[in-house]
Amino acid sequence: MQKPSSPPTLAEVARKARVGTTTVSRVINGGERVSPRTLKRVQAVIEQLGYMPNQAARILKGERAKTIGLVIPSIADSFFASCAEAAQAIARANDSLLMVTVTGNDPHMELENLNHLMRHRTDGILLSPANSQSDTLADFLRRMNIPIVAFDRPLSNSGIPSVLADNFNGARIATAHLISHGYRRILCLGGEPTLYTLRERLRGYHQAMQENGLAPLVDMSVKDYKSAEYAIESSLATAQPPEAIFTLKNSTTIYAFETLQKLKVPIPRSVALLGYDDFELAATLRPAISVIQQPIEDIGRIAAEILFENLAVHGTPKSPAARRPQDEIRLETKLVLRHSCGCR
Amino acid sequence: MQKPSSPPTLAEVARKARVGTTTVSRVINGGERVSPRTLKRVQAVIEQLGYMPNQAARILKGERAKTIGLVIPSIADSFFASCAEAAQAIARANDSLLMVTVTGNDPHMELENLNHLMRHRTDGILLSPANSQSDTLADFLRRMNIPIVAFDRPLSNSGIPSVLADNFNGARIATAHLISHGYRRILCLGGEPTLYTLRERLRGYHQAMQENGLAPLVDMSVKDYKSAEYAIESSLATAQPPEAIFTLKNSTTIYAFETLQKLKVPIPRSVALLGYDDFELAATLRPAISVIQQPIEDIGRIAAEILFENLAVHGTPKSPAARRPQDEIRLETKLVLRHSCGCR
DNA sequence: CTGTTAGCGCATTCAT
DNA sequence: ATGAATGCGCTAACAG
Repeated sequence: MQKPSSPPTLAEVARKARVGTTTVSRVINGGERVSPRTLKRVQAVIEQLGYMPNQAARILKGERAKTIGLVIPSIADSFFASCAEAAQAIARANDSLLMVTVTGNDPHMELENLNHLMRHRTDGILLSPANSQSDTLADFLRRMNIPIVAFDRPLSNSGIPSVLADNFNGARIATAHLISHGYRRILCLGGEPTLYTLRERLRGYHQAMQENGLAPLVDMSVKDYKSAEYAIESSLATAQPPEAIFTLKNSTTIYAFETLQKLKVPIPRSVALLGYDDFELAATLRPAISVIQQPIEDIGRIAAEILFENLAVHGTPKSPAARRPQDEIRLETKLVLRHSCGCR
Repeated sequence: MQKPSSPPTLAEVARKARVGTTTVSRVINGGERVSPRTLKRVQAVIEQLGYMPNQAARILKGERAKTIGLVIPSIADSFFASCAEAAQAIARANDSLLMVTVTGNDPHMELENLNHLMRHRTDGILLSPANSQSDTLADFLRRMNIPIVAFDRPLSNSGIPSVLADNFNGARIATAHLISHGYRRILCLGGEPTLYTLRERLRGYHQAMQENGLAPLVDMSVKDYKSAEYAIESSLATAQPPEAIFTLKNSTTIYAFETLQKLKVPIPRSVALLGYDDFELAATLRPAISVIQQPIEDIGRIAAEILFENLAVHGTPKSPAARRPQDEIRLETKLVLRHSCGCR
């Protein structure tokens, strides 16, 4: 034997089966135009040798790579983990592998990751952009010339389709609900005001407050537990302490809950709490936390589905032009009423 | 222009820079043996054309694919998500992409995933086997002839190195701790007894009970909240109800907590609770849940590090033989005492 | 320092 | 129904 360490090639199969390489190629691609006899024989050799087509060679021949890239801030974050799981399922259904890269919301890393994916000639990319306004990114993506779908966060002026939750409306509804409880001083708590989702939610909060003639009360300085605790303590110490807190994201909600629990401030009697984004134990905590719930799996799934749709037309000789009903799909969020907001 | 849609090739760069392909190749591979003048010129053209080497062609030439595969039961599971994040970081540090596939603990899917990864000529694989005893899997992996590292769960009789938490000892310590509180009837609650980790933990529980001359009390029928509730209610209704519950995994711990909370059984006064595996809000629940904590990120990180070490020697002409200090790395777990076990 | 050339494994004309 | 030959993009001999 020559190279026992490297996988068998199509040519080896052909030789061993005493046929031409073309025939073997036909066999592994559906077995059309091959006589039943040779078909069986070739398949036997394939089985025996444990032959597996070399995808790299296929790519070089101009076929699809059968991989898609997923570019996200973090895998450990449960939101993106769920998106990734959904995307993986769709990729799998389309006979493709999912390549996952993480950016940590760093535009530089993001570019590097995209570059890396392009070198591997990925068929398409699912992206949650670190910066929704970046023209650099938009330009770069345009140059890539492959189907891309943004999710959770859009990419402005890019022509790239996006799948989003309706952050604005979710936050508006949430705030309106708190107002309907009679609270007037509602503190909006969050961090990372550069992120699209957070800005949208903040906008929704402002909208609801304004609609009801209430003065907004915002603190976007929350980065970790410490800063949350500080923000809440400061706020509580004012002459006009908040009657309710609306937290803009998962971790902030938890920090707020922990702080109030530590300060022995009864929820919702002294201060009500409502958070954007649900989390596993929200219903188990006492009181159970009311939240805005987003269709997380849907976001990942739909984004991946759109990507593969675009992939299909991408390969078509003359793309059927107007196959893009919507450039921005906005998924509805749901207000989940538990007890922390004051509901019974 | 010919094909404005396909990425520029090395040859195009060469033509435009008026040099041979070899020179361009040298430039993109470090720029050795190229005069500063031509180097600059070629780099300029590369920049201008936005040239990116085609990894598929490199693979075909016999180079490393610069991808590693991660085969796990689920991405949404926080344990595996953290492992994935750690593995991604190491892959990235080694200039490689991470391909993630999920098995749902289904051996069939697992095989398919591995096959798929092999077609793409992945350099190596990180695997959390669905079945630690599977000879089919072990044989298959041997045939693949690429570096593989198992993590969280080993693969018996496979010669494949593994990175594990010390499940047995963790569970033993945990049980011993409950015993030290004076509890004698300790219910061990769990599910999926086919999984290596769960079996090991169960073994640790038995060991501790036996060491102390106590009769084991086990229910491995927990699959979801309903079954957990049923198991606990039944157990509580006996003549000799348990004084403490030791749960074998995350979700079971939460189900148990919820059930006890719903039944208004005071923890730990009536029944103490201690769970294997920590979770985000364990310290926030009231009472705070005592748990066994495993070094999750370490498991993923070390597994990936070992994989790349093996990758390095794999490419070496004559592998330095004995570069494998341990075939099984067992990481220590930690008992985190909060209040649910009876500690103050 | 630089260019020519020969494959890597496969799908694909184009013959037969 | 089958096969021989060509080329995808790149690296590595091997000249010069």
